[in-house]
Amino acid sequence: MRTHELVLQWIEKQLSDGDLALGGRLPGERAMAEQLKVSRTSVREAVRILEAMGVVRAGVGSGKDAGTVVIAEPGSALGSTLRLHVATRHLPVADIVETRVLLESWAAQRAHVGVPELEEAAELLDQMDTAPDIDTFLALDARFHVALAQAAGNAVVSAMMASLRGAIENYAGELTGNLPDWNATSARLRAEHRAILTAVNNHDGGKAAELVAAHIQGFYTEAGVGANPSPK
Amino acid sequence: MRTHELVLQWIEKQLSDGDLALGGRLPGERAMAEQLKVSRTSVREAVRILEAMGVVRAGVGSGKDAGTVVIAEPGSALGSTLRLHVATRHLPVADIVETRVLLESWAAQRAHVGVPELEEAAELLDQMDTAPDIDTFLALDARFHVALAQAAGNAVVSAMMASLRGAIENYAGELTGNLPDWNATSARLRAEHRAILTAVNNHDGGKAAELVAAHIQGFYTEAGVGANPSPK
DNA sequence: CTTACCACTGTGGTCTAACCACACTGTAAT
DNA sequence: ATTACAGTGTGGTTAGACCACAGTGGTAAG
Repeated sequence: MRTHELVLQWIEKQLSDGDLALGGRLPGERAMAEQLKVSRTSVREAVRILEAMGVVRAGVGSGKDAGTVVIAEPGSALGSTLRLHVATRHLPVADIVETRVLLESWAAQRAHVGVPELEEAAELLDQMDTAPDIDTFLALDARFHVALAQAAGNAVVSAMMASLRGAIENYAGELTGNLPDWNATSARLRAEHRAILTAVNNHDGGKAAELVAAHIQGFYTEAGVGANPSPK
Repeated sequence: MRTHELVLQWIEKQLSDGDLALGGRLPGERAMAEQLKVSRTSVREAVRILEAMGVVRAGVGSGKDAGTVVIAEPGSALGSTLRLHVATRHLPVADIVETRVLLESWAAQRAHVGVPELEEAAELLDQMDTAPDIDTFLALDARFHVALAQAAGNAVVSAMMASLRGAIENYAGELTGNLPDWNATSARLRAEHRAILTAVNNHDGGKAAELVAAHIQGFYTEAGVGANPSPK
């Protein structure tokens, strides 16, 4: 077993034993190296991996942002991993989109009416009506979809859904510029969003799921992803 | 931007530009360091991350297993990430199981009849009938479920499904020892497997999906996961 | 000529020791 | 009381060395 894997194992044990919890701080790299009888290099390799997994965040200096602290951001980590695999041509963009439709449809169907996430989603829709540019609109759109997925109460589905979107963010971002009429597209998307949210709040999960599926598939089809999955 | 991220960016560009493909070799660590004007340490940190993502595999010595080569194993990489997040208590085991049911049901419903994966699945079932011990049985079981998921033809769903199973492998493995009557459970699981495969081959996707959902949920319920998601 | 041995080479794996930038903390000078 | 600044501990980066490993190829023994 390689040395950095030993460090990883030790840290994972700290986590599963509860000795290290969310928000907790790892010992300093030098201290950990001495304690585990390994070099700081190996400790750092392990920390890098945990950082890439979204389990930990490293900060220099001193104070609240300093040190290596335990976080929980599986979404961005999974997204980076998927993006790299898309780059190797092993994961087709079409499969990403299809999976996203699957997860978000499920989430829309099972969304719990009345949870705070749905209120946040409604506010986001209002903000999208007055978004000054495309980038702002897309950022709000992302948060809306995440909020909707979170309303189903399954952290794994939420994380995966967010990672799928993140993995192909570049593609979607580039292709929006090629749309014939952004204003028309924007208006349609906003209307679809409201219809989805209404269906959810009316406890019509089936309809909400159908609308979400059509919404996502429609956007990517119009943007050309799936039909033309050629890389940049 | 940190130095190792620069290296990551460079490698990702090589991948998306097609200059580096699956099975290809990265330059040696020393060569890359010199080329990018960074230290070998930073190159190694980047390689570690890619390795954790299942994008490359590093091997010492010389010959075919040596050097850092591009692979495509998102399943095990995502599985490790999820396992760590389960350890931080951020991802409940119940959510993992629920997501696995969702993905595998979908895959069973959309499985393409006649693909090689289904033939492999059938062979695996025969081997499971004569499995000498529980570990062998579970290994074959894992391969059966993966083969079934692959029959749907969506690489993302296959990878995620495999990773979900891998993330909670330890839990399932420990709990099988606590089952009241393994022989009875094994017989039931094998019968359910054959029923699922039959439904798929009969083009009855709906029934296959139902059977898969009941199969997975039943196993974890019997093993106590979900009802008692306490860590080891 | 065949065979066995062994130095050579290039790979990743590990370690040490040093220096840097950073951000806060305490103290001393004003 | 305010300001300035040295001190301290954090992660970030680098250079250089040595190790184990696995093929390669030359060389000596048979």
